[in-house]
Amino acid sequence: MKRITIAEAGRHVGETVQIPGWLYNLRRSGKVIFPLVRDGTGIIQCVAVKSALPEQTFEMLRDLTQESSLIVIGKVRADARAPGGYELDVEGAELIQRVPESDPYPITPKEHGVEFLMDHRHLWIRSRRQHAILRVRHEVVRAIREYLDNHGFTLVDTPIFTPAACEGTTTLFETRYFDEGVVYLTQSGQLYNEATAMAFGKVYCFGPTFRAERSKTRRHLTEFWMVEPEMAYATLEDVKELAEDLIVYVVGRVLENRRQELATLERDTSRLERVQKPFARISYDEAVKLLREKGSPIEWGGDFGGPDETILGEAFDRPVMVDRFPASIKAFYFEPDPERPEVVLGVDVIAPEGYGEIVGGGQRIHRLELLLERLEQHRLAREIFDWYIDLRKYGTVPHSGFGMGIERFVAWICGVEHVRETIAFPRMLYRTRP
RNA sequence: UCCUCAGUAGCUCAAUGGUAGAGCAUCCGGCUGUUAACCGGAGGGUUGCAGGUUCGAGUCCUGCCUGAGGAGCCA
Repeated sequence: MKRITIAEAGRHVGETVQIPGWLYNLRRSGKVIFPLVRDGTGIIQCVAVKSALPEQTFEMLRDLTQESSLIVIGKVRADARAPGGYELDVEGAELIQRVPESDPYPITPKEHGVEFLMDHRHLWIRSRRQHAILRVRHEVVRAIREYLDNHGFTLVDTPIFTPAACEGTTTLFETRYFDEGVVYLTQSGQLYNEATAMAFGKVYCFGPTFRAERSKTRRHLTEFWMVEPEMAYATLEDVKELAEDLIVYVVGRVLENRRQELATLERDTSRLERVQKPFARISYDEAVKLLREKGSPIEWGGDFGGPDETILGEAFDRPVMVDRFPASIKAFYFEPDPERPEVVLGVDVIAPEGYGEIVGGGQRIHRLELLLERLEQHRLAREIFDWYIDLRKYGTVPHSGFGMGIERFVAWICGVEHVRETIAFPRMLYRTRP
């Protein structure tokens, strides 16, 4: 007898098969019971009729508790009444483990609060909605890698332990490192990307990053994943095109391959269909003007706050790219605009519908003298950056790149309120468990 | 660090300063097409903690703890 997954059920109509899984829910109606079995690939409604089964099997199924593990055996049948399109007429079942009723599965098919669900995150990820979000995340990650791999980028991952900050030290997690004293958990692979880009041309790193910010909002985690492409011989304009092309591609792949999950999430996909080239492109100056017209108190020279990003995002029907920020609000490594030295060649991509900044990047300083000047201005110790300075001594070229935050991106695609739902085990200001 | 809101049954929530209650979950019973099934019944409480006001506090006051949303900072 063939063992199949629920996703494959459609190819086995009329066959008797085994499906190993867990009891998602159970409805009873006297002599007919309807166990809903999930297996990670989907959920299938089974139909167990008393007269067609040994008494022991029927009673075992009838009294089965939520999330008990079992292997159901039965014949696959197409049925218009079934949510997935297929049902399984039960012919037998093997119980693997019965969840005791004295300690029932805590997550019921009813409503629960945030704290309770987060405490049970290890179980919550079995639920339909959470499951759908994490499948979309997987698709997003796969599409990003597919895109970059197909466009000549080499994956060169960068270290997690780092001796120094990319941007200020206040937001770094410290950790003890043998006899070296304190090292930090990376907040970006960018500086290393600049080295690997000079070795490989076009590179990216993809991994977790850490920010010790005491932020407690729906857009923040202390540990989040970022993909960071970096290109040698590339300018701000090249980076804007790459970001635009990548985002359009990834959104397209999710729409293509994860329709069902987006439906489960009740995502308005028409908003995603509109994510096509070209994105709106405005300068920081124009953004400030627009924000002030819409009532923001922002002054030229200030950074966007959360509400500002929301206003900007909602002003356009697709992501908007904002470039040329005041040098004073950006990190030390941004290349100044040759025509306006007070602004730098940086760009942020802001997602629509209030999801905020999903991409940040730009052109890096490539001239040695300017880099040394900037390090000094930012009071960054030259010794720590010796290897980074070397990159400007040995064949320096204009180069550019960006970072894209995976959780914010996935939150936007899924239309979920909080980034904590877009990673299996979120790390936040006041939560490191489970 | 600051601001706002909230903590009552395993969960989600009710309860004018006057006998702590419902739905779900659990248990018992009923139902041959249920769709967060439904119907009948049962058990289940240190009302976050410590004080205070009051004849009487889940409710009002003070402090603390925990959680949520936000600000700053950021992807």
